Amino acid sequence: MEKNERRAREFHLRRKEILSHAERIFAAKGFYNTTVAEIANSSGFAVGTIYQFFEGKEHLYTTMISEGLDLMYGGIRDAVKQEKGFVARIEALVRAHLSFVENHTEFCSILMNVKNNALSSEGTSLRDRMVSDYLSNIRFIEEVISDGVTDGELMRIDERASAVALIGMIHSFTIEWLMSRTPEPLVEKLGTIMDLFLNGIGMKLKRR
Amino acid sequence: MEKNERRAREFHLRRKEILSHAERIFAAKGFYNTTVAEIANSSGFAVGTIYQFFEGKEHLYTTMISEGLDLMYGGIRDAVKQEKGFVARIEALVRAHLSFVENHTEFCSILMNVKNNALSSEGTSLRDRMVSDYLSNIRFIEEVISDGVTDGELMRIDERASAVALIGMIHSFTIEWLMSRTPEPLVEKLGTIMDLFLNGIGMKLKRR
Amino acid sequence: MEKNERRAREFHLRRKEILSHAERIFAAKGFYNTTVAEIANSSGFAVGTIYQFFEGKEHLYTTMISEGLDLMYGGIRDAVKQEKGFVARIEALVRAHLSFVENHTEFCSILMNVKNNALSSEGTSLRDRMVSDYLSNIRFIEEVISDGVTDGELMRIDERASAVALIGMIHSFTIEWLMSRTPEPLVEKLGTIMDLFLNGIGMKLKRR
Amino acid sequence: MEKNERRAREFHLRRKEILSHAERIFAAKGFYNTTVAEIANSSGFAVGTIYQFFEGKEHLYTTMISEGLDLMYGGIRDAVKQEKGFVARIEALVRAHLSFVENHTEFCSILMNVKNNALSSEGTSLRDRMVSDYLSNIRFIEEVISDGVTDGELMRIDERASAVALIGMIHSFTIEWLMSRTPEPLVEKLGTIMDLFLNGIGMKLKRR
DNA sequence: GATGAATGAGGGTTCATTCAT
DNA sequence: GATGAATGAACCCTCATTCAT
Repeated sequence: MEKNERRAREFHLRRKEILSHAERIFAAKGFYNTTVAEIANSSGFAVGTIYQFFEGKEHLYTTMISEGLDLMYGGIRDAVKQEKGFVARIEALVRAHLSFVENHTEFCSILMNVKNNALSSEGTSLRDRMVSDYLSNIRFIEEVISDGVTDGELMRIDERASAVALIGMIHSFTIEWLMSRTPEPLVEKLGTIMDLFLNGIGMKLKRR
Repeated sequence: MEKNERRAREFHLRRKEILSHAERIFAAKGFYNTTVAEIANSSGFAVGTIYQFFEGKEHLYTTMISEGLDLMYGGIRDAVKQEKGFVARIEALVRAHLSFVENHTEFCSILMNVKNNALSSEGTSLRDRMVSDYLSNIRFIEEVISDGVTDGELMRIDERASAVALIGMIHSFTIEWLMSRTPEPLVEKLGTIMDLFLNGIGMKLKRR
Repeated sequence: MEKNERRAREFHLRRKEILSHAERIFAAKGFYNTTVAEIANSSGFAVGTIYQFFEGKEHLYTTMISEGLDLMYGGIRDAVKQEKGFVARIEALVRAHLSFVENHTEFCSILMNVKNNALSSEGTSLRDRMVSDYLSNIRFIEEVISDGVTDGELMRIDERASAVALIGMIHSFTIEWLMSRTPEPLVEKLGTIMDLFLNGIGMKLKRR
Repeated sequence: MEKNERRAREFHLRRKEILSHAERIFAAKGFYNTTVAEIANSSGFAVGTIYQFFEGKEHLYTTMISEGLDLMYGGIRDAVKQEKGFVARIEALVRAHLSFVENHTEFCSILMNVKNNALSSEGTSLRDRMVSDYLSNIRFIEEVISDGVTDGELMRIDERASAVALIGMIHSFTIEWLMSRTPEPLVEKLGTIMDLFLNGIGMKLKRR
């Protein structure tokens, strides 16, 4: 029936509306300083309405982060899949990450602050989810690097450490950008990041 | 008078005691899930007593972070000062940072989660302090790098970006280490970090 | 017109359906722990539909109790009317009461818990109704007893007290039976109740 | 130390104060129509203070009932213990019960309404407690009766049924009295109850 | 007439802070 | 100076009721 379909569409629209407003407020004030009433108000619904879409404040928060993470990591993986060759793939990965940050600054502001937050009462589910996403992202990068080694484009290296370093650099540039609120796009740092990742600052260090 | 001196010493001792217990609990449960009563209990004082050492819960938290940051950045700078030569100085910097993490895991757990947290109602002072500390740390690293250029040990490079990258790598390895709870010391990553910072993963990228 | 008649019949059917489901849930969970949504759900109607049959939750509850009371007291009076002679009439009264309890355990479970419940905000109508029903039942029993005296079957006694005592015994056996959930019918207590009511435990007490 | 003792005494005083105010309000408006704020207000404390004495609204209620039951049943048993002879003991029991009602009308108003109320979320503890108290009271009366049989003061009878009947009569007179708010003391019904319990209304019923 | 999503007042509970002892 | 009981503002969540479809 058509009616149900429209219902479902409207439901989804409202849900998104709430999530988006929640994202803005959570980003500005943090989880604990944001009240459900505020979110309701800002999104033009009554308090009770929020509870028809989400089981509670924490669930709303968790859902927002969860869906954001799916979008982010999904986008990164898709971008990498479409490329061949080690450098191109890494570049795609970094570019996708930076683009996501640019297009979801509020979400990423939140992300930068939650890492380990001991939120959840029942089964630290969000924390676990985030840690596991973080780790699988590292592993994903490791694989990209390993493929590069297998394909002969790269010498044998410590894949894990390299992945960790790359993630760290991306995060660091992200934070720098979020904090400075520069008008110039974050993606312009792509070349710099690639260069530093591939070559470092360009100086040989005597092995100990 | 001697009495006053002993008073002052005792005062300091108690203060430290409280701070240290607060640190442990804040690290375990986060700012908002920690109650003043808990801290009082854990440190063996009455709730009211806490308020004779700190103006309030937030002040206690802020103080704890503040003094930790002083210790951390101070240590790093001291370590760097005692070295000559670019590589040695960078190495000292990274080593000091990693050592601090190892010896203050709880404090660093907190640090990883606070970055931007919109704590303070009045004056966002902590956030400002942390941002400014973060920035001055970046600038400090920039200077070390600049010195390296000046001294001819290094080609002209984007000092800011390099500093940001180095910080990012250090943070990333720190998070990795805090999360995995490996028994092996974090400092063992020093070589890896130095290598990646100086040379990257070891592959030339054609400049675009 | 026939249509209207069918309408009315259907209306009544739905109404009864709702009342019956409500009775079950109210009995199980009490007035305040039962939600209108639950009743709607259980009876297969939408929440809004409930409000076309009853003015509100309290009205639904009140109606249910009211109609149950009518049924109960009506049945008792009818049963008494059909008998002649004091003992036969009292026996009919007790039997009718016990039978009603057996056939309406859920309703009676509720009844046992409401006696004085300060439900209604405006007008304590239900409470008043129940008290008045209770009192008129007592008066009814008084009359049966008075008739017994008039007819010479009984010595002059305190009719009121006797009626109160009889009601108390019936209630007490009812509660006992509801609580123990014995398979044997409550009506089997009829003989015991009659015996105790007429003769007590069978021991003379010197009048003081 | 003396200080602690005074503390404890004051604690107990306040606790009793709250319980007593709560009792009055609960009796007047029922559990669900009474707010914690009201109780706090009425007893002259802040809301939060209530929570230093009781874990929550339900706990406050439960505690009040529990302690009242202890007082009631304890008093009844003590009264019975001090008597010898079947009739004297039953009389003591009934008198104690009626006196308690007179001196605790508010508490007993509540009692009359709670019997089976499906209050408790976690483990129907209050209901269980009350049922078990009720049953052990019945068993206690059974024993008093059995003793009467053993001592040859009474013929062999259905002790359980007799106990149930006595309780029922007591309750019924209690309700009657509570409802009518007669100025004359409930204890005056003692003779009537004893008479009805021992001899019934004074008419032989042919055994079927 | 039937529906069920939206509403928002209301209540239980927590906890940072104060202040009399 | 130390204590910890008292305070009460603030917040999350529920659910009876309404009304547009």
